[in-house]
Amino acid sequence: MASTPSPIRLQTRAVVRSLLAQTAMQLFAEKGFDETTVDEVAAAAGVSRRTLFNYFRTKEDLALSGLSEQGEVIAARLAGRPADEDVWVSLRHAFEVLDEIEASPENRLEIVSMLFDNDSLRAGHAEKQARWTDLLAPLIEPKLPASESRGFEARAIVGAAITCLQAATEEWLRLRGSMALFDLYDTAVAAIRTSN
Amino acid sequence: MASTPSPIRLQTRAVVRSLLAQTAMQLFAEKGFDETTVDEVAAAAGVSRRTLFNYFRTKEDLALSGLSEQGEVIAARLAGRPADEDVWVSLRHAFEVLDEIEASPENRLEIVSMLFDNDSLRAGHAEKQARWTDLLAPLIEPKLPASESRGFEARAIVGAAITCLQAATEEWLRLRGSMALFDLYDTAVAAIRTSN
DNA sequence: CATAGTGGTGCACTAAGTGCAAGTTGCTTC
DNA sequence: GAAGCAACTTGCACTTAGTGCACCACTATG
Repeated sequence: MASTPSPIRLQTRAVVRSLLAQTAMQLFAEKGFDETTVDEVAAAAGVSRRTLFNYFRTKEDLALSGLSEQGEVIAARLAGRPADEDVWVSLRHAFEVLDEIEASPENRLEIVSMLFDNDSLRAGHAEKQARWTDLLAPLIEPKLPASESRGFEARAIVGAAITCLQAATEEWLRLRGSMALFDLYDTAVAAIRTSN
Repeated sequence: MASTPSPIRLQTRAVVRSLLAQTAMQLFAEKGFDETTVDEVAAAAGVSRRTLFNYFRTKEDLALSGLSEQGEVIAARLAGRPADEDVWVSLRHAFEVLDEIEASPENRLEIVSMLFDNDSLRAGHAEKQARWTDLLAPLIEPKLPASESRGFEARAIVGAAITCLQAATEEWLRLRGSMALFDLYDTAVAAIRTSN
């Protein structure tokens, strides 16, 4: 059954998946998300509509699948930070991998615009980023002082940090990329953590 | 044209809208969101499917329309807080109206469960709450020290506060309501605002 | 060469959402 | 009170997302 999906199978599957996502993003960037049908994506990728839905649960996933992987990369980076480092500093360093893995910075603005243009897409984007909390909170929880509610506190902190990242992204988009994303992020964090 | 939609028209429209949302929530609570079709809601409300879509843009809106109104109530309360009050204190007081307007606390758990059960519904819920930022940030901006980025800082703070509320709601749900929502909220705010 | 398992595909179907072209209702104005 | 106007309602046809199912093609293994 689902015992050993075979390592080679998994790999080809991952490659196809990535190819499909790439094709989709291409079309979304050209024509816009709403104006692109799933059939068009399937046709452009040379695959049947049905097969496409074998790789992605929804059309939205085609545009947002990258976010889950980004979350894992951030988590990996976070796990490598020194144990006694301040949680906010650790999170900031972990987030910075985004600058490294983000494909071609030139069309980054275009992609982010697309993501924020559509209501349900923006919601899905925020939700996927919020899901990063599930990956990151367990990693910073041990850094917090012992307490019965430490797990919850960890989730609150990670959630707030992600919110700062989102606010920064929104502002970065509004300024059309004229300010560095992480400068905005720092401003946001300072704003919420400084009294008055 | 859209000059004077007539006050009486607006009022009946609001009543019908509220009635439809109520009917929908009833069915959603009984059978679940995904298992309820828009046609069923329309039929139960004694109205045509097409008319229902005249009142609500999407099925999701049927479940989430209340959130926009809640945002306005919170904004109204926030506007009434003293000008020199600490922003976090003001926000906390403003959020507290949720305890007042929330219909029947007994099925509140049921409703929140329903909202968090469905992926896109949860995303839509979070997004709608995030939109509260647009209403609340302008009200707290004047309370912040002058700065070129004051508007952005206000958005970050409000966003973080909303995130705390969401984290608290999530935890409240996990504990099946055994702890007061606002005690959890306070814990979350303390966690993000206290060094280490 | 037979066979079993796996992935791709076509087909038919449900359900959300939209555009349009009616019909209905109720209010204004003469 | 009648004519007319504007907004509300509705049915219908259509597009698109998403799913269940059955069948086909390929491949690895005995």
